[in-house]
Amino acid sequence: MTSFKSDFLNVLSERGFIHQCTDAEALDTLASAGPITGYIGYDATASSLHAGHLVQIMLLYWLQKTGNKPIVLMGGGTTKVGDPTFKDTQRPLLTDEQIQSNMNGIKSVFNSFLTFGDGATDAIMVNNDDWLSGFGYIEFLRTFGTHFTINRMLTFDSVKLRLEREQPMTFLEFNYMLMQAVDFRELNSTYNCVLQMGGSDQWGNIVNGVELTRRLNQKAAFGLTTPLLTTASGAKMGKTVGGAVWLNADALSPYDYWQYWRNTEDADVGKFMRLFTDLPMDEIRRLEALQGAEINEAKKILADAATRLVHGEAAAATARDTAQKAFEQGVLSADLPTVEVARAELEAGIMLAALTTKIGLTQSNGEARRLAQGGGLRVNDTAITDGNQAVTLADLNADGVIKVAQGKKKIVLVKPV
RNA sequence: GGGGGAAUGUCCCGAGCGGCAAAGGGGGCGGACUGUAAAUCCGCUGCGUAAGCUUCGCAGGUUCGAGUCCUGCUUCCCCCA
Repeated sequence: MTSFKSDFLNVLSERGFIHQCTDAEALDTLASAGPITGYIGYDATASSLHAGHLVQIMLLYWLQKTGNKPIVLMGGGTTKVGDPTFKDTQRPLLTDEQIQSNMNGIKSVFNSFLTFGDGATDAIMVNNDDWLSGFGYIEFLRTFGTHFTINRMLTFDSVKLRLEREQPMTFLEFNYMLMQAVDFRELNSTYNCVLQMGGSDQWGNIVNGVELTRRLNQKAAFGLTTPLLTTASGAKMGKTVGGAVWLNADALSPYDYWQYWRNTEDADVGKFMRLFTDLPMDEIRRLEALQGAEINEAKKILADAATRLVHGEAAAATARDTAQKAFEQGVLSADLPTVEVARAELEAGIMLAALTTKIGLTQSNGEARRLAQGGGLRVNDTAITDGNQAVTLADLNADGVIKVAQGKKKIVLVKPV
C-alpha cells in the first residue's frame, strides 16, 4: 500500500485519497505503463458544487498532473432520475431547465483545476444525457437489464439501508445504479476510459459499472473511492455558517471561502493540506508539525493554497490581505463584503435590526434583536445591545462606511449611495 | 379488498390530561475563555417596536377554548387476504 509504481497512485496514497480500490495492483501496473483515462460523474442537483465535492475534483486534478486524462461527466441524464444512495427519501425531481441551468453553473469550476483540450492528457467534459436519453425502454432492458440480478442489487447498501429503514424506494430510483454502470461502459467504449472514481458512498454504484464494463467490453476496468470526510470533531465537511461552502464565486465569495479554510481545526490542518492543496509533501509535513499558536501560520497557508486553486492567485492574495487587516491589525479593508444602502434611508435613520436584516446578516428583525441582546452585534466595533437603536449617517467612519459585525467573524461594510 | 398505526415548531430527532407559542435533545447562531482552533461554561433559536399575528399532513366540525375530541381526504408503515 505504501509504494506504487505509478506516480498517480503514489500521490493519491500519500495524500490520503484512497479508501477502496477494486484492484490497486493491476491499476498501478496499467497506470505506470502509460497514460490512462479516468472519470468522475457529477449530478446537476445544485447550481454550484461545494467543498464536499472538492476531494473528487482533486482526484481529477492529480490524475491529470501525473500525466493522465480526466473526463468530467456531467450527469444531465442521471439527474433526471436522482441518485437514491444513502438518502431516506426521494428528492424532488428537477425539470430539464433546472438541470441545464445547474450544469452551466457547475461547469465553470473545472476550468480552475483542469486543462481542457484535444491533447492526449487534456481533460474533456461529456454529458450522459447524450446517450442515456437515447435508449428505448425495451432496448435498455434487453441490453443491460440482463446483466443485473435483483438479488444482487438488493444487497447493495444504497438499496438495503433504505429498505431496512422501511422507507420507500421507487422503481425509478432503483434504476439509478444501472444508468451509472452504463455510463462507465459507454466511456470505456468511446474513450477507452478504465477508471471511475468517487466518494466512498459511491462504491456500490462504481463496482456495478466496473463489472458491466468488463462483461460487455471484455476490458479491464477499475474503481477507486475516497474516504468519507469529516472534521476532527466529527462534523460533515463543507457545511458552515450560511450553508454549504460553495465553490462558485457568485455563491460564496473568495473572502468567505478563504475564511472557511482559515478556521480549520488544528487537528485537521495536515489532512486538509494533503487533500485540498497542491503543496509539496515536505512542506505539509513541516507545517502540520507546528504547535500552539504557530499553527495559525499553517492555516493561512492552507487557506491561501486552497483558495488559489479555486479562485486564482489574485483572489487568494486579496482575501488573505483583507482578513489580515481585519483580524490582525484591526484595520478595515475596502475588500470586505460591502453592501450599498440608500443614503436617504440612513439620513432618516434606520433601525439596527432592520439594517442587519436588510444586508443579510440576520434573517428577521426579531433574530437581530435577540442577537444584539446577547452582545452579538457591533457597529463600528461597539457592541449595541438594543436592536431598536437607529443607525444614521452620523455613524459613518472616516472612510465613509459603517462597519457592521455579527459576532467576530462576519463583517459587512455599509456604504451609502 | 379488510384491520391496525404514523404524520408536531418550515434543519433533524422527539414529548405533548382540551387552556400551548407547545417539554427535551441534536444541529445552528451569539457571549465568556483562547490562537479567527478544540474542549468547557452561559444565552438565543416562529413573525411583529408593540397591541398582536401565524404554527402541529390537508379540509371541515364539536367547544368559551383543539396539536390534543369527531368526520372526510392525502401520504407513509405494519398485519391479514
